[in-house]
Amino acid sequence: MKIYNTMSGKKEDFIPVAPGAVGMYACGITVYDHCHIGHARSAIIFDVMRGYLRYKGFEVKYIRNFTDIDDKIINRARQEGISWNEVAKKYTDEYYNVMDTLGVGRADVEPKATEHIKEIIDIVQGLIDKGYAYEMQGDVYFEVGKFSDYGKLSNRDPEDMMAGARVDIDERKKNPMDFALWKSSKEGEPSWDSPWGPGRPGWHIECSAMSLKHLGESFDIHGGGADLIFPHHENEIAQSEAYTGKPFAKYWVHNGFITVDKEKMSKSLGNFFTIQDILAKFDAEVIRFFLLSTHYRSPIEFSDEQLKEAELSIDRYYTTAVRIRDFLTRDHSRDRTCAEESVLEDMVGKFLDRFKAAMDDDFNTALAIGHIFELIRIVNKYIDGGPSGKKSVGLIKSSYDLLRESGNLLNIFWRTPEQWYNILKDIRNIGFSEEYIVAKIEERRKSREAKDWAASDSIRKELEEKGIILEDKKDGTSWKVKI
RNA sequence: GGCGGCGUACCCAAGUGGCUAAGGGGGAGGUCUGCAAAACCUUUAUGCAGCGGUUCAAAUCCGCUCGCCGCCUCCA
Repeated sequence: MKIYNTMSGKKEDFIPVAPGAVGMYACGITVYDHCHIGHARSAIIFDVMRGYLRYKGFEVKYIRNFTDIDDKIINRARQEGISWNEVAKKYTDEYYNVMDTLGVGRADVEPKATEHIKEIIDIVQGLIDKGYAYEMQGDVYFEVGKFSDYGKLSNRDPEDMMAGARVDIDERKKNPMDFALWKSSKEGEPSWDSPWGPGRPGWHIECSAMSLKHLGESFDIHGGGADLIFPHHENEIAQSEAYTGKPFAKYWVHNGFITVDKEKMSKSLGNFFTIQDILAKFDAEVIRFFLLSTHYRSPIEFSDEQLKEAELSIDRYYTTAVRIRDFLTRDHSRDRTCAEESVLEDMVGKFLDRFKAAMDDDFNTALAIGHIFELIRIVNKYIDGGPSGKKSVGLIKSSYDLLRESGNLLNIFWRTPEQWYNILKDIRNIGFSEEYIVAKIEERRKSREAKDWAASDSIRKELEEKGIILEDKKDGTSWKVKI
C-alpha cells in the first residue's frame, strides 16, 4: 500500500520498520476548550487508518496523547476560576464523550504529558549533555542551529525563517528560532521539580518523550493536522533525533483543514463549530460520512448543505438495506433468474479488491465510498429485475455482507434502518410517536382496501406535512423520514 | 518576502500518462404506482482555470499567466 509522506512530498510504498508491525502516533488535543469539527476529522481519519492497517493484518500499536499542561490551560483555569487540572479533566472527559459518540475508537495508549515528567526531564538533560540545549535562568531551550537537519519536514531553510521571524524576541535565547524544552514557572503556576528549578515542559517535548517511551526510538507513522507540521513536528524531529541519534518517524501523515467560506476553521477567526453544536442537528454517522467523503489531505468546506448531502447518501444506504431485507424475507421457493444477474455476480466478485485498492492508495476513503454506491446501485437494479430462488438469495446476501464489511472499515452503516429513521425523527423533532405512525398506516390500509383514495391520501398528507413519508409496497406500507 | 497546496459538470467529489473522465446531490424526460414515494433507465463535461510546450498519447508531466487558500505565531 501507499502512504503520502509529508517528509518527501510524495506517496511512498508503506514498508514498516519492523515487518508486520506498525507503530503509530497521532497528536491529540490540548485539553482547554470544546472540540470542534476539525478535531473530529483528525481523530476519525487516524482511527480509520489504524483500523484499516489492522484489517490488512498489521499488528498496530496506536498512541494518541493529551496535552494536559500548557499556557492555554493555565489561562483557562484563571478565567473559569478553577484549577488547571480541573480544566484538563473537564475537557478530556468532553473529548471522550464526543469521540465515543462519533464512533472513534480509543487508542492503545492515551498518554498525558503530566504523566511523563520524569521521561521529559531525562530527555532535556540528555540534550543539554549532548550540547543541543542550553539553560537560561530556569528555562531550557533547544538550540536549532546545532541540528543540521532542522527544517527538513516543513521544507524550510532556517536562514530564511530568521529573516522573517515574527516571534517575540526573547533576549535569553541565543537565536529566535530556539524553542523551549522546559519553562520555569512563575509564582502560583503549576510546576514540577527539575535540575533547573521548578517548571513545566515545553509543548513539543512531551510528544518526543511519549513516543519514545511507548513506540521506541524509530517508529512508522506520525500524524496530526497539517498545522502541526511547523513548528511542532519539525521541533519533535529535532529533539528526538538529536537525543537518540536515530531516525524518528518514517512516515509523516497530515490531514487537511476544514474550511468555512474557504477559510480555515480556527479559534482566532471565530468561525468554528463545536462537535456538540453539530450533533444537535446531525447524527454522528452523518458527520463521519461527511468527513470521509473527501480525501483526508484535501480541505473540506463545512456547511449545513454539505451535511445534508451526507445525510441523503446515508439514507440511500438504509433504503437499500430495507429493500435487501424485504427481498430476503420474500418467498424464494421458485427459481427465477434475471438479466442483471451476471452484472451483480461480477461486481460481487470484484468489489472487495476495488475497495481495498482505494484504501491502499493513501486511504482514499472518497473513492472507496464511490465503490460502495456503485454496488448499491447494482444491487437495487438486480432486485428491480425480480429474481427469486436460492441463487438470488445467495447473491444478495453476499452483497449485503460486502456492504457491511466495507461500512465497518469506515465505521459507517452500523445501524438498523429502524434506528436510522428513529434518529432522524428525533433529531428533527417530528412530534409523532412511532406507535402513532403505525396506527395511521393501519387506518390508511383500511381506506385503501375500500379504495377510498381521498381518505388514504389525506392520511399520507398529514404525515408528510410533519416530514414522514409513507411508501406503499407489495407486502405493506413502511414509513421513513423525509430528508 | 520564503515554502506549500488547490482550481474537474449546476453543486459536492474521485481520477496524477493510454479503456466510453468514478460516485453522490440537483435538473429534464421515462418505467413502475390508484396517485405517490422508493428504485431503475435515459439525459445533463468532445472536455478537466487560461495559454504554450514535451509525448505516438496529458485533466494527469514541464513552463508561464490568472484566481483562491494554507504554513512561516497557538492551532486538528
